[in-house]
Amino acid sequence: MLQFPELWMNTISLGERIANELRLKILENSIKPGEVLSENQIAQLYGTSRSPVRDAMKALSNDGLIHLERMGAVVLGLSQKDVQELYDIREMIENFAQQRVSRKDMSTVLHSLCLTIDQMELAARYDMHSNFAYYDLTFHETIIRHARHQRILNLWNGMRPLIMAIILVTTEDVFAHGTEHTEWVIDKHRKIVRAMQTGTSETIEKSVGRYFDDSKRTLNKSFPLRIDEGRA
Amino acid sequence: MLQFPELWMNTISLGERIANELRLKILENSIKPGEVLSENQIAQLYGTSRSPVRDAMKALSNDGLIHLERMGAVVLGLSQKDVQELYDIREMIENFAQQRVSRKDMSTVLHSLCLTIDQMELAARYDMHSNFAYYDLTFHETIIRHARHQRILNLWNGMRPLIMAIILVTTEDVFAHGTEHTEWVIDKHRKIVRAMQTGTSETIEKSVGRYFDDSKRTLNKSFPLRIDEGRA
DNA sequence: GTTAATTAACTTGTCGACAAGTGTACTTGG
DNA sequence: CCAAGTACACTTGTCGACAAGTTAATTAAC
Repeated sequence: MLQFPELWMNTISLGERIANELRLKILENSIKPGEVLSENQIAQLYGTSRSPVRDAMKALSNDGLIHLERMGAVVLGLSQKDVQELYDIREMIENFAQQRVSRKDMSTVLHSLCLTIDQMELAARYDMHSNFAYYDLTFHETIIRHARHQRILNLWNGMRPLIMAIILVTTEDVFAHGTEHTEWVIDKHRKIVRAMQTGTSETIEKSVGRYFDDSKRTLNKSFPLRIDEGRA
Repeated sequence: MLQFPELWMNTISLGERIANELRLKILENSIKPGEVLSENQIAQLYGTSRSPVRDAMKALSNDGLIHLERMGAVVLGLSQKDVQELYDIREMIENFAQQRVSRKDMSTVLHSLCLTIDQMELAARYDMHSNFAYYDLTFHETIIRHARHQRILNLWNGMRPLIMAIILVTTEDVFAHGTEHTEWVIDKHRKIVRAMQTGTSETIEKSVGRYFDDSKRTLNKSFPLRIDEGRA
């Protein structure tokens, strides 16, 4: 069972910790769609009171992983379709961000991005999975930060924990497929940098589109088939 | 002082009610940027315990109206720039949604939209401000719902309360400018319908762009100047 | 007068408890 | 055997309390 890296737990809040744990469990199918979670149950499981659990449930509901009902929260899980949709949003956001960044001075951004990619290389060579995942996330977050658009950043922050968990899970599969796959992931990021450097609006849009199309394909392999039950 | 329509309060949760009230107060500048709110203070003000206030604070933080700090939540308010950014996102979302809707059978959607516009007409004629605002919101929500994209709908739901409050506030100004202004707003919606009917991808994109550009301009008039202090 | 230490009044995060409401299972009547 | 009513276990929303931590002010020392 995949554990959440203690290093990423900058958040001291118990609620966030519980949310992170539950997220992983749901993504790993350790908690299965259709199950019903109650606040008492989870609180007892983690040996806490209901207050932090309540926060965690809200977070998971915001992620779309569970649905809060009048009695109990039913687990929805993350179907392939859900991941596709989530990455539709990522594409939308990042396209927006890159367009905006490309209209400014990009020297510092590109510098940061290259550094981050090198960090990925390093993490890949030394088999540091969670570091690899972390710098992958950092890469995209850097772009979004530099767009200087508070509301876009807000959107990103809202889905950040979920994406974090997804990347964490899928990175395992990436490493399982050997060096050529990590190299392929790294190269995808280099391509983005290149597109930003030389890029007009259209080339950036295409570059982002390609990146996330590839990601979606990989994700479909990583995530086991799951029946997508119709949601309310 | 503008009150929140009791009719819209489908939500029975005390936390949501408090959030709605506070949102309006912040938007009306009755609670000013820079002020520091404490949970105890608000709880006492509304005669409740801290639990629902806590929820409300989280909601307001998600809206970007306040910033939760270690001690107290500092009020950020909504500057013109913030509104511009928020409507950037609306444009992004609705463009995405309309593109998707236009690739399907639109007959039922267009039917709903026309009905909603007629409701706006009616509300305008009878000076029912909050109804006018409500149907304005409904119009856009209808489009987004019919895009059948769970994650986009999620995004919309996340910003819905804030947009609701903004529309509520600005609608007052729309009515203050007389019939020609309400007619103008209604006509904007008709134009969207027309673009969707006849529209290719490009015409829809332009239509949406025009709509929100107009909205942004109007909003700038409605919202009084406010210093945009740099945010962390 | 200035600086450092201590106190005092706040703040949030977490906890356990209670009431109101919901669904289930069981009982009771046919 | 089946249906309607009832009781029970379990749920969430809300409450008040406490501890740990932070800020500001007051005091004390120099």
